[in-house]
This record gives sequence, structure tokens and C-alpha cells, in this order.
Amino acid sequence: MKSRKTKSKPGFTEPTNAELEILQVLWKYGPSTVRFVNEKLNEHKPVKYTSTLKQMQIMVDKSILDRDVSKMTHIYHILEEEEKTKSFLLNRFVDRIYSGSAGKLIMQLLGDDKASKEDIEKIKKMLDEMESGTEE
Amino acid sequence: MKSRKTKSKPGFTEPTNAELEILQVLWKYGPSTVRFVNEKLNEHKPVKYTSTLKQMQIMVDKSILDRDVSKMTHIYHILEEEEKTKSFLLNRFVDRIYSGSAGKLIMQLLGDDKASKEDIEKIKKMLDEMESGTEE
DNA sequence: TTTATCGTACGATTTTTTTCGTACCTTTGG
DNA sequence: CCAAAGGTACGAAAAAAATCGTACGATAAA
Repeated sequence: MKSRKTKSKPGFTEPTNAELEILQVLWKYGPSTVRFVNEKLNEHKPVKYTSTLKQMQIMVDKSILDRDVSKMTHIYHILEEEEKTKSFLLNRFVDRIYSGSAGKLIMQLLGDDKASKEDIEKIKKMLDEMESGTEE
Repeated sequence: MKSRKTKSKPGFTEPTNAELEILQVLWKYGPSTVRFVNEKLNEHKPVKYTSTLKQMQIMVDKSILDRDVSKMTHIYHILEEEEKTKSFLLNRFVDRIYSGSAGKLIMQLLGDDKASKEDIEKIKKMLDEMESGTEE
């Protein structure tokens, strides 16, 4: 009868800002200690160590992260697959800002000249493949 | 010596959630009354009229919205150009989630099969045009 | 062993965001 | 004039997020 304190996972929840910042570090560097994450965060803006610690503990509580407690210095890692989370966030964003039209978003992005030449090549290739596959 | 209460516009600020919801309504329907916006919001979730009112007043204060007060029933409209704001939000999103790589984002979007066939055509066309233009 | 260092736990406080109640105008129809 | 309907103003409370201080356990070096 596991009656832990918090809920498990009724699906995804929008991460808060602070959470997102931590996720970014973990996405980039993989499983890390609180100290490491805190240092990375501080490259951008000052945050006290205990704030980061607390935040990450909360995330464990929310089942966003898990951690290895076997050694004294805990190592935290993300539970959900990176692509899955990003995909979730992306879809949410498209819905909210572009009324669900991925096309519009892409056009804007291209218009803003945010894609490199290689990006463009890769995208074109992908589009071609898709068209032959998604025939009707 | 204009000593109004709030700051004018030091650039953009990330709209809060509630603000974004209101912006969505205004983007979709154009300048509106509080009542109208409130009704739209309530199609999705219950919010009291005064909450919406207050929120919109705050947004005026923050210079996100402005309003026509000439008649008794005020009409609110967005101050910043839609494309500008969306572009800002989009770039922020790309930075945060895709480490600034628009290409990765687009690939994900296409992979998720979120773009319609027409979208794809338009995008391809755009890419072609870009390539001829960005000759280097 | 003693002290300094590095870590976690966690309650509490602070800040930010959101929601609402209450007071009070205006307009309209009896 | 009076009441009902529909508006705005705005302080304050509630909820959500973020920040920190303090207590304390383990480790390492002197």
C-alpha cells in the first residue's frame, strides 16, 4: 500500500520556470549533482545553493527527476525521456501561440532567418521523404 | 515629471499564463470588451468577471494592452504588434528548449506529423526561395 | 579528536501571480 | 424618481512559485 506523499504521474505538467532552467542543465550535461547544476545556473544569474537543492528535491517529489542516493552526494537525473517532454512542450506552445498550426510557426521561424543553411538542407530532405511516404 | 506608477517598456517581458490566455482571445477576435474576453475564457474554464477585468487592467498598466475609454464600456486592444510578440516568444522558446537551434525544432515538429500537406508545400516553396536569395 | 568542508533536510519567508468581493458609477425602463 | 442591469475601480486575500536560513550528518585533514 504505497501511500507516498505526492501523486505519481497523471500525465505531463507544465514545468515552472525554475524547473525548466534545471531541466536545461540536465539535458545538456546529463545526470548531475546539485552543486554542478547550481554552478551552471549561476553562470546566468545568482541563486543560492539551497534554493537549487530545494527546487530539485521538489522535482523529485513531483516525479520529474529521480536521484541516486547510494553515495553521500546525490546524483539527479531526469525521469522522462527528453524527446517526449520537449515534444509535449512544443505542442503546447504551438497550440497556445499559433493556434495549433505548426506550419505558421515554421514559416515564422524561417522568416526570422533563424535556420542555418545546413538546417534548411536537412529540412528539405525530410520534407521530400515525408511527401513520398504520406501519399494521400 | 511623469511619475506614473509602473514602468513603460524596457523591452519585452514574458507574459504570465493568465495574460497569455487573454492575449489569445484578443489575437483571435481583435479589440474586445472585458465581458467578451471573459466569456471566451469561460468556454475553457470558469473565471469570474472581475478577475478578468482586473487582469486586463493590470495589462494596461504594464503597457501590454491599451483601451478606449471614450464610451462607458471600455474596449481593449493589444499594443504590440502580434507578429513581434509571437516572434519574441518563439525565439525564447527555441533558446530554452532547443538550445537556439530552430532546425531541431522544425525537425521535431515535422517528425511529430503536425504539419498539413499544404503546410509542407508552402514551407518547401519558402525554402527554395530562401536558398536562391541566401546565395553564399 | 577537533575543525573545516561539503552535503542534505526542511520549515518558513518572500515574491509573484491569480482570483474575487465590495463599493460605486451610468444607463434604461417603469 | 426608483430599481434593475451592466460597468469600472481597487484593495486584499488566496494560491503558486521561488528563495533561503538554520540544523545537522558525513568526510577529510591537521
